[in-house]
Amino acid sequence: MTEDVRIAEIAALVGDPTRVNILAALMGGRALTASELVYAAGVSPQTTSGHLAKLADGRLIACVKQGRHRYYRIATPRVAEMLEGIMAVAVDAPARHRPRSKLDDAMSNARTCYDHFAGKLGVGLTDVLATRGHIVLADEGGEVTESGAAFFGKFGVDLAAAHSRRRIFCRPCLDWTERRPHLGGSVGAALAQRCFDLGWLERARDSRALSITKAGQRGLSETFGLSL
Amino acid sequence: MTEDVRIAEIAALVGDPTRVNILAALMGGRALTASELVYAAGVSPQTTSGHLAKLADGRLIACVKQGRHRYYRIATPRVAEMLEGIMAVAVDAPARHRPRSKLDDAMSNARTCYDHFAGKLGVGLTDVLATRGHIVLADEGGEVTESGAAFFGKFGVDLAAAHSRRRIFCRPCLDWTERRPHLGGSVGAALAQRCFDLGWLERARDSRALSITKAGQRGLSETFGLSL
DNA sequence: TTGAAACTACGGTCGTGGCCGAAGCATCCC
DNA sequence: GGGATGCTTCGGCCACGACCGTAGTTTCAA
Repeated sequence: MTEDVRIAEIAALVGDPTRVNILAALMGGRALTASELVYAAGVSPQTTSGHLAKLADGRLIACVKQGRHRYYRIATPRVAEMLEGIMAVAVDAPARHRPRSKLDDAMSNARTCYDHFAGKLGVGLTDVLATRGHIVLADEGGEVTESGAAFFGKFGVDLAAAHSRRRIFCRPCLDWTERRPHLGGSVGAALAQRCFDLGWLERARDSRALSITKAGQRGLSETFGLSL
Repeated sequence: MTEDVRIAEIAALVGDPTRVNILAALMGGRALTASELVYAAGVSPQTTSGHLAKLADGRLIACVKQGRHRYYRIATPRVAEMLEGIMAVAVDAPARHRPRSKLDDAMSNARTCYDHFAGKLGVGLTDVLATRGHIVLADEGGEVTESGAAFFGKFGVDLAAAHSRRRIFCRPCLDWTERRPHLGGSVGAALAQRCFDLGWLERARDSRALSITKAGQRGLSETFGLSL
């Protein structure tokens, strides 16, 4: 059963704390240079380089050269989903000895999760959309309703571009700070992109955290009734 | 970031070929004794016992004592989903040196994938249901249509029991032999259960493979137009 | 009570792999 | 060209963990 070996290889790649640091940083959705990842990994440049080579060899991350920089990113959405799946299991495992690390407020407030929003922002948006009947979420999937399609259209999110099919599904993604699902998948990605385009949010320099701009404060309040 | 460590712990548990053998065996959906898992693992009883203890400690598997036997099973559906996610990544990684192991025909023909069908049977059923408009599948999710709900009802699958909500979603699960999605989630599980109840399929003794009974041949042909 | 089966705990061996220091390419800037 | 920056390769050290042999505990049957 040689498939099993391949599965173990993939899992073993994720099974190292240093590499998880790297992958977690890349789950911010941006491509990062090796130097930036050295910081995220918390080990020497040589060691980081070795880890990056392993991850790239296993096709978990991809690399593009640009001048003397090398930008690394999560290879495919499927890899991102796999990581989300592992996180979901890691989160709902009982306390053990997790001293509830007080990760900074910005991070738990708003951050990116590969290509969509997470944290209080992500969960808040999802709640509002569900309450207003724009989306329907269940454990295994979700769907954008007719009113939702209209709303997204008016908001400037082009769902048709993301989906050639008639029905628009969306994937719930378990939030590891809020421990509740938030909107993921292509719909979540499109929504996030639109918010960036509107200038409502800005990425922090060395973190997955997001800062909400003045325009964002106003926009989120007016459009979604959210104040963060 | 102590969450990262927990993620690495989980992944590291899956990152050992022997433990993958064990988990893969348990992905058949049945609870198995330690002895049976010794066979699946391919190592000594002592070593297997150690692995089982680690997996149980990490909450990936659960154990119930019954007489002098200990039955192990996948702990939660979420763990099963995580494993499916890892498999999906392992599968779509390019060839490398995978000598296309000719796993026995029975296995690729019909097998269980945690709680639903996979292999030619799983993919075939899914195709038929989709073609007839009983389900709609997309990359990120799926849904049972009205005609589908009627069909399942007539077939004896009680979808209402599985879902209190109005809409019935279903999860596509990437098949690692067929490399195409098959019907997973609660709908897939309910469908599989009904087929077992009808006596259409029987589990093999020491494998995830399924054998199709005479009644199953007839039933699958009449109801779904499938001949395997 | 004796024996067998199922399973686990302990102790020791050994290989894999993470880590860093030193050194080597590649690219950019002055 | 010279030097700095970005990143990788090489070599050696060390620890973690997978493995098995031996031995122990629990459960069942006779």
